[in-house]
Amino acid sequence: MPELRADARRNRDELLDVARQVIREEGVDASLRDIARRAGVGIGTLYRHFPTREALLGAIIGDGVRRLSARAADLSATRAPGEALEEWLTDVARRIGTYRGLPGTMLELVWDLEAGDKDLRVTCGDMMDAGRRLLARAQADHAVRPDVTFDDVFIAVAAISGIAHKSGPDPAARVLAVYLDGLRSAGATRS
Amino acid sequence: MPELRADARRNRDELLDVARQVIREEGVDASLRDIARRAGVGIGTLYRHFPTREALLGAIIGDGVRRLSARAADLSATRAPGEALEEWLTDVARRIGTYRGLPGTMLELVWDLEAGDKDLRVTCGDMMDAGRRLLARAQADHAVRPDVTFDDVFIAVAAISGIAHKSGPDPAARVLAVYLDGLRSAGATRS
DNA sequence: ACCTGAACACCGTTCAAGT
DNA sequence: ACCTGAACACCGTTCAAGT
Repeated sequence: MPELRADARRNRDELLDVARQVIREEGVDASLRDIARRAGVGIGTLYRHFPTREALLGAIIGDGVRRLSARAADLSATRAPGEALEEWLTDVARRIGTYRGLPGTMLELVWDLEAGDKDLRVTCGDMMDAGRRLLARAQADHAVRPDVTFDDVFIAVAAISGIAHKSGPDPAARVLAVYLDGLRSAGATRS
Repeated sequence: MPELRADARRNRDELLDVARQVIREEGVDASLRDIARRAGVGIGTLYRHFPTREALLGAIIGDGVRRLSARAADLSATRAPGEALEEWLTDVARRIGTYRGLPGTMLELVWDLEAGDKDLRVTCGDMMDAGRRLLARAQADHAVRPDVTFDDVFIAVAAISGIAHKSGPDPAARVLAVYLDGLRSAGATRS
């Protein structure tokens, strides 16, 4: 990442600040034109710094995603395997649910590894790896059924966290609780 | 519902036919202008028949929703309580998952009873009532934990059915299976 | 009663022209 | 190196004018 000229740096930072606020209010489909306008730069400047909407989104949530990786390591060191996984998934749900529409983007981004900007993809990769270890540990401890994949668990949590913005946070939490109970169950109950 | 003039009737039917196809291909956010164009009518005609996007959506899925009500009665008469509920929820997931973006719309429409057009709201109300009876029966039979609400179960299924269009149908089915196991579990496992 | 399409106020995205 | 904004091809929605 080469150094940026001072004015470019300022523009980038302002853009990110404004985008964070606007997207928090309006969701991931917020108008890019509006963001540029509020940041006091031309629309072309926004596109120069963030060639695609996903690149902008990646820059916005990169920090949060990295924090989730760190949190996984923390929990793994301080909690019982099953507890650590559940706590972490709850954190994931809360963080992803922050921006309206982000759960959907995450579902796509995680599944179709072509999509999204490269930086975000490796950041997400790190976080997914951290989660994968948490799940493996919980499964080794028989705290979680053996027949689930980390990818499946992740997309479940992403999908459920999208409820928060359409039906309120409480239903989302309750649905997640039931899903976690399902993870704890033996699995393969039905013929 | 007063009679429609013959040309109006034709326009309405053609609009619905085209909309069904376009929305199946492009999702619920498909361009209304495009639908009017392909149906060979002016954009104003589309708005005259369907004053809002949700009214159009309602007309499109009304049949499917009604079929779900009927299916609930069927299953209730022919299957064990727990089985009937699970089969029905699986049907719901498949039907809602047909149109990209529909799960999100359903989540909003079901929760915020102001939204959506009136006809659809009563149709959905009927279907929800049929589902509610199925859940009550399963709970009375101790096939499903007593601490869940039908609304919670429904939004869970809607949220999960949205996975199909972002990560493929197989993961969606697996996630739903785990959630159903959670429904079958005792509940209130954690402090 | 019903249909049409121009009109308005917005988008996303690109790119020549400027500094 | 970086910024700007006009230009293009689209939207959703309304409403006067037509039949």
